[in-house]
Amino acid sequence: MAARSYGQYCGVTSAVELVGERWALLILRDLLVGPRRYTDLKQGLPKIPTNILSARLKELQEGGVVRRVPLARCGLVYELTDYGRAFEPIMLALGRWGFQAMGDPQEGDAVTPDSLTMALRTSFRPDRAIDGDYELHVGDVALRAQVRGDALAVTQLAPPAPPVGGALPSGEAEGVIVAGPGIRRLIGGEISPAEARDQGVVDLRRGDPELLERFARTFRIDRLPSAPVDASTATPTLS
Amino acid sequence: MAARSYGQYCGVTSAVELVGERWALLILRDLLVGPRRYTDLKQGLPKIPTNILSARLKELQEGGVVRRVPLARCGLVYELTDYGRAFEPIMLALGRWGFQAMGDPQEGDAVTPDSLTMALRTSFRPDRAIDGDYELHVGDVALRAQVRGDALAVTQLAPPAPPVGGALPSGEAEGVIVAGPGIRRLIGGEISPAEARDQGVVDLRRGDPELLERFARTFRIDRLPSAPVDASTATPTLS
DNA sequence: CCGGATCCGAATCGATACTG
DNA sequence: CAGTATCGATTCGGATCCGG
Repeated sequence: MAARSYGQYCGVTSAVELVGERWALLILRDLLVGPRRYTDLKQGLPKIPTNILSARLKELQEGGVVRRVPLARCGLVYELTDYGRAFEPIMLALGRWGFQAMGDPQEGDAVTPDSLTMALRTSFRPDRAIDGDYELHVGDVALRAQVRGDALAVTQLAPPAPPVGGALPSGEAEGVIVAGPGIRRLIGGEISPAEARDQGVVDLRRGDPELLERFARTFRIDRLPSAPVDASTATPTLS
Repeated sequence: MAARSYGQYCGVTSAVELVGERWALLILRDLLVGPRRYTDLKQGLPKIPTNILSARLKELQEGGVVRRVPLARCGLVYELTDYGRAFEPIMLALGRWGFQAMGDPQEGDAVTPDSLTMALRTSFRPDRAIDGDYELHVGDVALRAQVRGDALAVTQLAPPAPPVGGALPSGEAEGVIVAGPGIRRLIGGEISPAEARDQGVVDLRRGDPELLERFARTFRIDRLPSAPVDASTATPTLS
């Protein structure tokens, strides 16, 4: 039951047939954070119908992107194959590209632990990273981001259980950054760390004020030469 | 009339809402080759319903990805905005990733000038490119690929008119390579240039035999450590 | 609770016909 | 050339249900 074919013999087409169906890329996004159970995925994608989740997981398995792994004691998880993991750089680039088009959140938009984890990864700049150990809260999602050299490790805290097989970082982070969705403007470089604090976009709940500067330098998505028009304010596309 | 929302505030989600609908990425692929008229796109995507093409073009414009440009004398073309053009590296990576999963062509699969152009771009290796001037025929598509240093220029020959504004390369290519879909195995490194010739996968219609070696070195997509299983031969996904 | 399967109305897609 | 219009075929979304 292969996906509806586009009728072309081409690499892009193959890729789109593998992961281009509705919801598939978001499932992939979450699986790039780590193996997940069916229920985890459902929670991380609150609006996905369960039959679609089933169908996509089946298709992704048939495509060799995802593997179904029974767990030792109970249950099972879905995890990426090597081929699926090879999609990571594309996903990160996609996240950066899409970041440029993010407006303000719509009513009811969720920020999930996995989406925020990937957002940190997409905005992470190995080339200009400064070592640091941050605790970041957005909504009720809490993350620990540890930067050492050009490496980033993100751990999910509290509400959802820590990732399978992942060890909780010992000790405390250097500081706690509590933010709303406006943190997008900090990461996007629209406002400086100082402005972000003044405008209440972020709140440094604990730690040295300089920590925020480090954060803003380490996690940053530069605007394109010509940024897209925000769809909500775009001039109506008329013939 | 925004695309159906996934209900998440995240860069990947934004990207998918912009270009994740059916056919959108293939339209983008063709527009990355150059500005195209409605009819060009329809020809390059033989199986797209015209109402879908209209709808996607409208949505891509509203998303700031595509622009509609009236032509001087007659007609109009669609072209990418700067933001749309920023998608190019993602498209190339997607093509490389999907290339790994390409099996043999299904009956009725087409190879279009634009898809082959992008295939050449995805497989082009600036780091190991050797200068050359190739004429490549696959099916009834004819391309001229000129490699100078780490730059690649592809021109479409004959059947479809040359790209708008593009000048035809003067003089002749160093040789003519006539291939079938099996050229995938050459680019994928599954077979050597010599094997490709012996097996009739490619036919060097004119030029130095060494030209094929250069071609194979310059256009190459390495297999992943663990390549995906071909979907058609995969073990049925059983619980 | 976990991991789905089933059912059904709503929305989208695909194919073809038609038009300024 | 550049699209609309129409309409049946699919898919999606939302809810419910079910076996372990």
